[in-house]
Amino acid sequence: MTARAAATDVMGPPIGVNQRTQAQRFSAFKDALRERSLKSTSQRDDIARVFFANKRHISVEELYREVKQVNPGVGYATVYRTVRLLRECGLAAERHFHDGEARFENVEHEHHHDHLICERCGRIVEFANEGIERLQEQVAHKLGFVITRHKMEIYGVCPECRSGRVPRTASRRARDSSQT
Amino acid sequence: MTARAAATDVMGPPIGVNQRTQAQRFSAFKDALRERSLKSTSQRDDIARVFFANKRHISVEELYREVKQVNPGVGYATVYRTVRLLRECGLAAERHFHDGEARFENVEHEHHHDHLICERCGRIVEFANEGIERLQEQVAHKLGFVITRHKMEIYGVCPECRSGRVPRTASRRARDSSQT
DNA sequence: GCTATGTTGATAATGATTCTCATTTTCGTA
DNA sequence: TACGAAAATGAGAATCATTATCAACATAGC
Repeated sequence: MTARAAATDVMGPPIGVNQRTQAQRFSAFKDALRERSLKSTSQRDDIARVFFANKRHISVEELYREVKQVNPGVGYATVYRTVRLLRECGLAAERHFHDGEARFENVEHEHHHDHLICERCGRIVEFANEGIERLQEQVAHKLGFVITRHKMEIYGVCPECRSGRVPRTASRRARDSSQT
Repeated sequence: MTARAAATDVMGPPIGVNQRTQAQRFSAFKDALRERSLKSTSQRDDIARVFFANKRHISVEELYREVKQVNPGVGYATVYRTVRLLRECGLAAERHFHDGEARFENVEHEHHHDHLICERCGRIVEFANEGIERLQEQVAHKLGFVITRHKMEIYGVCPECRSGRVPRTASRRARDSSQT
């Protein structure tokens, strides 16, 4: 069950290798701005910093609220714009789970992964599984398709919710993910 | 490569066994109305008939336009309401692919399946794969989750688009699916 | 410091979907 | 077959997440 034995390891290789620190991601962001001749502003910096400091899978509204505490003048539109920027820089990944609003994932490593979502408490757990990826390739190949990307979400009930003790309240914080 | 050899058959069992005819689905719809003490109206009948006659994966707007040709008085809201009804009766399945609007799938059989979507022409192909399902179960189990449902979409380029000859124009008809 | 150019915040606009409500239909019953 | 309660309809308003608009305002290079 080491990271080596990926073929039979349902969890896949551990997520977390080759991570970039918050500071590294922040300076990658600044570099990206410079490269594109975009300007550095306090709003952008604050939004990016809050985003990088936050845990995974944050919605725009959540991010907006957190940024407000640091820099109350920031507008909604600017959060949207900056989040789009982060996406374009490869520092954020957009996800659409089954509840309307988009969530942005903090990209701190390069590993592809999918999601397991608790329908009770909203917790999001990430996983990677090479076997599934391989079968997807096979299916696509048989049908003559060349895969560009895929999306897989498993919905269910997490161990905490099943055991009766609700792990966190249904507040927006509850929707944050834990990492595998 | 028979329907039996599901474990190694990437396509899974053929979709199409135990199908219901259009007429059967229509009368199932009427039955469902009666069961719920809902009333039969010409609008509902027309919308349902058009929906059942149409091929798989139609959007509300497409359905609205087709219904208009049969019964020009029907309003947008009624199409939404009826489609919701069909969903509740298990005769339509709602899908959200990566283009904003929801599509409704004509449920004519009971087999679970996933989707392969061409990013060029929008074609949607269905497939089923037991191996993937099994691995999903394993992953969820390892993480202590009990699965309630899942969603898997593979995006890529279909054989026709890759071969250069565009199979259909980019019209809304192009988004209709072919069956495997 | 100055200026061209990019950025911001407030708000209007958008697109998909749902709600509201006055009017019309349906259907069990008399 | 006509009645009337209850449900359904259509038109448009409302909603929700997101994007566009635009005048006022910063930023970065000179």
